[in-house]
Formats: sequence, C-alpha cells, structure tokens
Amino acid sequence: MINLFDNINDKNIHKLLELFESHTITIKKNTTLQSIIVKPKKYIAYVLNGYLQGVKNDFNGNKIIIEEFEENDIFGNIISAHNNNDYEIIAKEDSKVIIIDYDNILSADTTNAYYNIFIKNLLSIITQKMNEVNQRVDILINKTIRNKLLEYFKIIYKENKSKIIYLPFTYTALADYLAIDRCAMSRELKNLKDEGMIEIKGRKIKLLYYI
Amino acid sequence: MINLFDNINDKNIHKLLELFESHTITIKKNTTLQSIIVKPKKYIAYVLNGYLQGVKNDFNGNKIIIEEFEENDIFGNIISAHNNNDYEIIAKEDSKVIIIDYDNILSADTTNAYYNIFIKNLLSIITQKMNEVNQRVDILINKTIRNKLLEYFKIIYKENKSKIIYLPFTYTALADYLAIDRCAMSRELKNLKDEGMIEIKGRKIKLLYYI
DNA sequence: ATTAAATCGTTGCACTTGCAACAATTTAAA
DNA sequence: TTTAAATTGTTGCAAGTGCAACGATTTAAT
Repeated sequence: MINLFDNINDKNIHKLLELFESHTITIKKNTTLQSIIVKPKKYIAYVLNGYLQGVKNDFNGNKIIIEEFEENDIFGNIISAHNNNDYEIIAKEDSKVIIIDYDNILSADTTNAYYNIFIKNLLSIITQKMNEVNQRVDILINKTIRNKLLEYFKIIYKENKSKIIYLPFTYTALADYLAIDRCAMSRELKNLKDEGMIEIKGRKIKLLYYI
Repeated sequence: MINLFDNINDKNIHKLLELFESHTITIKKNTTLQSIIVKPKKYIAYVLNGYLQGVKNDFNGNKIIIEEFEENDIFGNIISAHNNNDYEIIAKEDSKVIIIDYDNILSADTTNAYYNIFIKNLLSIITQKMNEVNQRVDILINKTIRNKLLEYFKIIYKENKSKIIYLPFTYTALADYLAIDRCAMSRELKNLKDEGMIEIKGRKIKLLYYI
C-alpha cells in the first residue's frame, strides 16, 4: 500500500498541510475521535503514531472491530470501508493524527509539483480501496454461503494464481467479512470438504476443483 | 454527478487525451467492448455518444443489467461497481468511447493546470462511487431481508431527510440491489406493512417508525 | 388500439441459515 | 508456567429465504 506522502519531502509536506488548513490532534487512549473534534463532513485522517480501531456497534450492543490503523495508515469517511453512524474511531493507545478537510484538498488552487503528487497518491489509495470494496460486493451479492465462499476463493486464487490459499485472518474474521454466521460457515466448509472440493489444514485451504 | 472534463476547454481536453495516449473506439450495436480491444489492466472509459450496458452473466446463464451508460458517463474497472470476469460491457446502440489507460494518467509528468483539474475531477467521481459502494456494503452485511430493507430506508431517509421515500427504480431492481429474492422481499414488505411500520403506495413508501 | 413484455403480489414447500449451547483446542497474557 | 481469553468444530432446532408457479396489473412496443 502506497503512503499518502510518498515522494514528497518533509518541507513540502509541511506546506501542503498548511495549504489544507489541517489539524494535528492527539487522541488519548480509549478516547473516540468524535469526542475530540467535530469532523468535517468529508475528511482524511493520517496517523502519525499510535494505534486506533474502527469499531461498529452491533445490534446486540457488541463492538466489532472493522479496521485497525497504525503509523502511516490513513482513514476517513472517503476512504474507509464504513460510513455508518454506528461507526466510530477509538484510540487504543495515545495517538497523533492529522485531520484534513477533504474539500480543502479539492479546492486548493495550486499547480505545485508536490500537490500534484499528493493528489495522485490519494487517487492511488482510493483506487485500491475501491477495488477491495468492489470485491467484497461481488462476494456479498451471492445468496448462499457456499457461493460466497467459492467467490472468495476465486478472488484469492486469481490474486495469487495458486490453488493453495492461506487465510489472512481467523475463521471468525472471515465469517464477519463474508457477513455470515461462523457456525454455518464452518458447516458449509465441512460440506465442501466431504464433497472433495477442498482440503483444509488449519488456515490453509487447497482447492481441488476446476476454476 | 460531475463530468470528467468539467472546467477544461476543448483544446486542453485534446492535449490531455494525447498525453494519456487514449484511444477513441467505435462499438457497433450488440457488440462487446472486449471484442473490440484488449482493455488495459486498469482503464477508464468515457462515453462520447451511444448507449451501453454493464452486464453480468448469472449462474443460470441469464444476463443481468448491472449498470447503464450514456453520453458523458464514465466507466471502467477502477470506477465501476463490478470488476468481475463474468462482467462485460455491451453496446445497445452504436457508441463512441474513449479508452484511457489508468497507468498513463498516474504516470503523466506534468503540472499543467488542466491536468490538475482533470485529476481532481476523477478523484471526485471515484469518491462519490466509493460512497455509493460503501453504502451498498452497509446494506448487504445485514443478515435478514428485513434489516437490509431497514438499512436501505435509513440511508435514503438520511439523504433526503424525509420519511417519505420514492423508490428510484422498480421493486425488481431493488431486490437485485439488495441481493435478495424479489418475492421474499415482497413478502417482507407486506410484513412491515401489516406491523404498521410502513405504508406503501406503488413506489412511494412512508416510514411510520422512529429512526 | 392491440399485443407483447415487464412488473408485481402471493404462497406452498424444501432447503439454507442463524442462533444457541457446548466442549476442545489454540493463542495470548499475567 | 499458569491462567485467562479467543478461536474452532459440532449439532439440534426454529426461523428465514429462495425457488417455482400463477394470475393480475402495468408499461412499452407495434
């Protein structure tokens, strides 16, 4: 993943941040972003240091961790995977974050080379996020758990060109990502195994069917 | 929706297209884009005239219309809602389209004002698409039809700040958007009505509950 | 005006899925 | 090392959903 300030030197980064009238804020551990500032309608946040989580309040009142952010990561309602109300950013460690009003980025009147680079970087980042979200939609529109799993496998397969898949996270997290019940997913994985379509060893899954 | 070439005069548009080494192609009625050219890995297409559809092949072999494009619209795997293989662009009328390799956009080495404007326009468009896709994810992650409907209503409600919703498309299309069976959706809408939560008159839905 | 196509509402039924509850295992923390 | 927390596999059951089939209605095309 590209960095928002790639190919821009410190001096010019500073100029940019002034141009955007950005704010650097400190968020104490276990404090939410919204308790510190009134966020602009559209904003981008750049993490200077610390560790934060994007958390969603479940129907049951449980807090689900949707995303995690550390040094150099960016988030904000433009980029982030969730623009929900029930969604909040919470610092799990003391964190320093730069908040940039998105409108200020677009309305900036300059043709400086570094501004140009910045915009391109931003475009790259959003483009990649866009692809990720689109992939998830492609999965979620499937009506059965089986088809969601197969779609997911297909995407991973195409990325790595290998029929051996190493899950990048836990089965619990996978179920969340696919928006299905973990137990039901576990059941369906067993079905696929019993039908000889896949082999499972821990988080390593081997696809035995023709894609 | 903003136009890709907003605030750029014709002369400079021409310069940009040369800079990007873009191709203008003609797609005859009922011909697919992929039958005309080998698309760049990442590309943006700008519709000069005509009418095209983004179509997906169903499991059953049916073709579902996902998106429609006419004059001034843009599409491409960067922006489009679907980056699937089973997805194809087909002209329903003779159409003229500009194809721009996305890498050429990013790698262009210039600080011309109009280039700058172009990038901003592109950024705006992608940002808006991003929001739309994120909204759809917020809907799709719900596990029941009821919750998908309620999430959808909530989003529309927030946009218009009105409890009266006019569906922007048919119920059939709505079911596709929510990725649920139309009949089952119809049943659930009836349930909501019977429980006094909504009123339905054609494609006008009135929310009677507290949001 | 007539015909064809698309949309819509309805419902029985089989199947899928979420939920709950539990034990077993792995991982992380103290 | 010991203890606590998180992850995982399993399964019965109830509820939700997709599917198919139909007629009624609306919309679009001829």
